[in-house]
Amino acid sequence: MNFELDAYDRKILALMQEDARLSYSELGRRIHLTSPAVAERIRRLEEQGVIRGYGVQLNLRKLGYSFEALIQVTVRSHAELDSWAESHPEVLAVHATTGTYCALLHVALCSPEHLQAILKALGELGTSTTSVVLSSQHETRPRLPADQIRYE
Amino acid sequence: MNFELDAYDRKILALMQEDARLSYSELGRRIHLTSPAVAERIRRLEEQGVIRGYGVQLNLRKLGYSFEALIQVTVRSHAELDSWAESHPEVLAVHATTGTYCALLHVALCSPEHLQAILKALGELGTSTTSVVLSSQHETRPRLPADQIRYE
DNA sequence: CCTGAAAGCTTGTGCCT
DNA sequence: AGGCACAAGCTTTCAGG
Repeated sequence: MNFELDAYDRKILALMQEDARLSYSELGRRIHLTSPAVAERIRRLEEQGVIRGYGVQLNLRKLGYSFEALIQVTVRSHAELDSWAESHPEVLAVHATTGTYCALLHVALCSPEHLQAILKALGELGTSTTSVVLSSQHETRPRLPADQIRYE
Repeated sequence: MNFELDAYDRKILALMQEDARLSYSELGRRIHLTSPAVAERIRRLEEQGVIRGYGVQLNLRKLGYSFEALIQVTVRSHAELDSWAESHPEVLAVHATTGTYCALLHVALCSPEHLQAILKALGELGTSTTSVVLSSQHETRPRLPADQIRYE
């Protein structure tokens, strides 16, 4: 593994996690580097695959979703589940897991009827257990490199 | 609720979800609007809270994390769990939920020892059930407004 | 990694529909 | 109200050191 993040790379990543639209010049100003130096480092981080892309954090409520649910599913066929999820943009994530269940789905919902429709569709594929999300934290918090973490 | 996303707003959001660093000019070019018009729309979307921020999508593997886990927890005190999660950056999300468990934790791990340390810490707060994530999908896919979704 | 210059981007004002 | 055009000031992106 070639990842060798120095202090500058870590600062750049930290700043971009809080605001990915900061200009190279602004990033440079904050860490005392010129903009070409910052641009070159970011180009390298993208090329190495450390940076996978840049996204916008949307407010799901403002998009018309009133709540979220986590659905544990046991299915006959992962392929069937994948293709179902593929065509349903309200599926925020599908995690295939070890354990009692095959997968955990994270979905955004606009109404109880919407949830009911989804559970009905999942019923065709296997069995499910649903939990409604009351609150979420840290979903968009900055992520540190593992070597920054001390596990006591 | 004042959100009234027209076709231009939806196109801007769709493009920015795939690459939040596109310039206003480039966005304008792709949707046939001038850059001041795009800038004004984005400013409004930010002000309305539709756009909460811009983030960088990082490759956890390249940051030194080799796997992820989903941990269902039942705790005596949510406050205790929150303050523990607060000081642990490897916690990617904490979802408080209805159902059999109090919360679901999504964590990034660098080793089995790391997971063990986390489970030990959680053991002080309550009980937990762990599933290792085998694969994840759609975590960074574009999110459509709810009115774009037809639930059959 | 820095400087410096050319090309391109952002952002303000003013006008038009 | 919202978009367009233009211009001043920044930013990006090269080159060369």
